[in-house]
Amino acid sequence: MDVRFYPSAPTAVGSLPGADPTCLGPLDYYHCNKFDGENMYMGMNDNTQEFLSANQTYNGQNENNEDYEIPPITPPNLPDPSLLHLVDHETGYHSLCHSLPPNSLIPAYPYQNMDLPAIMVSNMLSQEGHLLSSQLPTIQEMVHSDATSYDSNRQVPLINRPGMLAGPMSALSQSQLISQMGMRSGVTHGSPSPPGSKSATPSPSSSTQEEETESHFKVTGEKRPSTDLGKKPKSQKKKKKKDPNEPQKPVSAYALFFRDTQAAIKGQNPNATFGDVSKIVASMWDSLGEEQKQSSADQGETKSAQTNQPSKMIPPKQPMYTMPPQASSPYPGLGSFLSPSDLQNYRGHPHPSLSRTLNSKPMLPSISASPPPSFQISPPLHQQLSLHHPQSSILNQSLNMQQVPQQSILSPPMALQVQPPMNSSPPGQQDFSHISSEFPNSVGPRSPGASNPPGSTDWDNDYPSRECGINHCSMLPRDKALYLT
DNA sequence: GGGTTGATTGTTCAG
DNA sequence: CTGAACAATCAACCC
Repeated sequence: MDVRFYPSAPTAVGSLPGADPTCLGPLDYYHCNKFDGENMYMGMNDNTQEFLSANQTYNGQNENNEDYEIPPITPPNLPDPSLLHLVDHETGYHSLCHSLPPNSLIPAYPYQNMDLPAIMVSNMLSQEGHLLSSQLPTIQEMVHSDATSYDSNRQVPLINRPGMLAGPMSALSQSQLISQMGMRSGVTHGSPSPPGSKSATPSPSSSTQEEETESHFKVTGEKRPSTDLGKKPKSQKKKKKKDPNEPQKPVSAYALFFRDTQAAIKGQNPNATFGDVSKIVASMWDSLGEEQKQSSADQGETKSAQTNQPSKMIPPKQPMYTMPPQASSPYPGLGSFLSPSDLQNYRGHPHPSLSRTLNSKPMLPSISASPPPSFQISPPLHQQLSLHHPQSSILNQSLNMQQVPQQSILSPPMALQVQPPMNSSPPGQQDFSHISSEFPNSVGPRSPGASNPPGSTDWDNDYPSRECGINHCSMLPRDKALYLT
């Protein structure tokens, strides 16, 4: 899928053909777009171009009506504070309404986190590749969810620091969760080439053909550029080629754990190589207790059983993230793995093997360039979460944070669970001022929006006055997520 | 040796 | 000839 800008939209982007009528402005990525089933068209006008140009997030051909790659399409990351005005004054990019933290921390956001929108896009496609403009509300929710991940990212420690684990793990992007859901719910429904399911179509699965191929390799000597390396024997032992009907062996607990964890790690660090992920997972695995490992295995079996059942609407994985992690509970996945005690452990006394792994090599750019600790906590999120899980750790909150949007997608009734706070109190700044008071140090000073004095609830005041104020957003099915921001 | 995932590379085949 | 589909391999680690 391509993402294209409407170049130089002369007027309101919302007037773009097919654009969401709720499009609020040139930077309203989440409304001002259109998806025709193949391409994602993003509203763009001169301001947007200016912004993009300033950030060099694309190949700098903004003057041409050319297609641009997806990566550039990200929430405005304005490394240069001088560009903040684009966010503050354009109002086009409604951070408050559209998934961006009210304290306008976006500009300070490190680059590596800017890939989330891209993930979002891929998520759109992950839904069986179906994406209709009519699904925008859902998409917007997803976007919102990603925004939550942004916050969690900020609140997350660096991966190369003692508390690193809380980062990648707690910052599981919701998109990643969705991705996993897809992976599980469909029994590799999207997977083009599941080992066993290799649709017996061209199925070379027959051993004869296999042998043919093998012999071909041997004769021609071409193929498998792996070449030399003395790996030959390896290819020969390739004789295997399991019988498609052969009952699959139970996957090892570690494999299951790997499957679950790698997705999270990858979600947080898309650039992580398999080796990196594997090491991290191994370290995590080491840190797991026997009980947790066993639990992982059990759950894996359960999941496996579930995935074997056709047409499961609810992803088996969901429980892992929807159930409030408890230290006493067996490993239910990442949540349990990163139990409060674990987190404490990592922060105070990083697991030897883990720290070894993490320090043994320069971690991925995206990891090492994680947000500074000063951006760790986004007050509203923290507050919102603490309301419902007062005793849960930040990590758990992060996990819950992720689960909220997930639930909102899967089960609206469940999503409502997070609404009471909003319903129980009048909308407006009251809630947020309360939040601000509880997080005196995490709002004002952190905000790159230098215009906001420290501790100022400017964003509170500003919120309702925005084009996309609460009144507006509350009309959308994202009001829940709105509260999150 | 088999399992985890995803990228890469090469081959095959259809249009 | 081109592109899609498929298959194999590799990475690090655990069982």
